[in-house]
Amino acid sequence: MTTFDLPSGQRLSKSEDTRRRIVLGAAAVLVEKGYAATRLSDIAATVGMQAGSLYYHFDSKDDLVEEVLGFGVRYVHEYVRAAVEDLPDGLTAGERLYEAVAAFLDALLATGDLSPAHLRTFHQAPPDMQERLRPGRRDFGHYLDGLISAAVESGDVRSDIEIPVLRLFIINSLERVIDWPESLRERDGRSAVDMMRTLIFDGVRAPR
Amino acid sequence: MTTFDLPSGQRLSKSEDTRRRIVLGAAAVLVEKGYAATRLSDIAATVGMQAGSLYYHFDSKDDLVEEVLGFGVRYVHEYVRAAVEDLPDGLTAGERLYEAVAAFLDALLATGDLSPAHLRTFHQAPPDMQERLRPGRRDFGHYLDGLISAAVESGDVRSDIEIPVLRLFIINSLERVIDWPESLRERDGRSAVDMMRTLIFDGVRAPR
DNA sequence: GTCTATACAAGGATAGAC
DNA sequence: GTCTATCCTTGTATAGAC
Repeated sequence: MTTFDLPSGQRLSKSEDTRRRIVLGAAAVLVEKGYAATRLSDIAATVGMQAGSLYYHFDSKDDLVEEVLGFGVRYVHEYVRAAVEDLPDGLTAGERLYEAVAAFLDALLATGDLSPAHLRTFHQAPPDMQERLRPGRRDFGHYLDGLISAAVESGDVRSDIEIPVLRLFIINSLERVIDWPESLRERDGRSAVDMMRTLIFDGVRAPR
Repeated sequence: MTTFDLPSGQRLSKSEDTRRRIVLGAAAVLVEKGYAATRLSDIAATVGMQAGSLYYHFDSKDDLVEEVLGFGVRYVHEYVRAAVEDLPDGLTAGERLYEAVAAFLDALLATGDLSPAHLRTFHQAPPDMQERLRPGRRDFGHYLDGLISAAVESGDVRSDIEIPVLRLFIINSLERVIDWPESLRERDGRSAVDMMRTLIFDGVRAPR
């Protein structure tokens, strides 16, 4: 069972707790089977319920799935924003981006199945659901764009490639880490965060 | 309609041609809907047929999907291998890897919907199908590992990160390019291949 | 080779008991 | 709040005509 603190961290009522357990169980099933193949009976089984009982908590399968998909992005976004805001003053824009990259990957890995569920399922979800989820994704992209362009202007990040390309490169390469085999997450005492920051900022070329 | 030369390039019989058109149509539907939500009637519609008629060409939905998923990987693998073999003698291992990266992305983009279909659908496919497809994926990974480790030994690629991590970083970041908006594929006269090679080899940090 | 018609199974959704 | 029972739709797969 995957758990992690809520951004706000308040205590949950019994009903909210059940709802939360359903969401986390649904995330696990979505990761494994994908959107359409995920049956309500599968989700119910992970929380020890019958399929029909889910309708007390959610109006429909889509209602539940949308909650799963929205949850992960919100959490990651909040986490990164908070981490960057907590940074001491006096850092360069490049250093701030460097820390944001670490926070982003930390947050992705901390969501358990939520981020993987989002990343694997988004494109399979009904178009109208995708539309409703888009703003949350877009907001985070814009936020990152701000950090990147500050780092370009300060001369820390290369200016010969446009911001949106830099952003996609950073986000995409970090998001794929969730599918790394467990054995690669920690090598020679170096964490995935450590290795990915090296690769994203300095590339695979041998330093001279 | 997406077309591209077969690795072998021979002419197709009428029946083989129909079969091919079904495969390409299926790829397009898979990209849009995902594995389980892809209906045989959708696929049939893209080729102007009725769902039942597909069974003349394929034994089952899975039989068809497996052909789609296997096709893309084989094509990409062959393409990269051929491109690297055609390289002139006397290149360094680093230069060979540099060319392989370009060939890989070229091939990915040349497959039309086949590679996207593979990448989006693989994890949703039934476990036994995944098992049968794994060797093809693994082979390509091993092949790339060879190019990478040669470049590490020649001192062109960094040695402080292990080969599998370097390989995943390279493959994953290139594979995500298929989802870039069309507008980013060509910026300031720089191609996606050009930009991605810069980012993979030298990172986002401003050169000094 | 492709069509139409149909059997058959699966799963989302609802109703009412407890 | 959760269960059981059931309705209803959808989609795979098959059979046989053309």
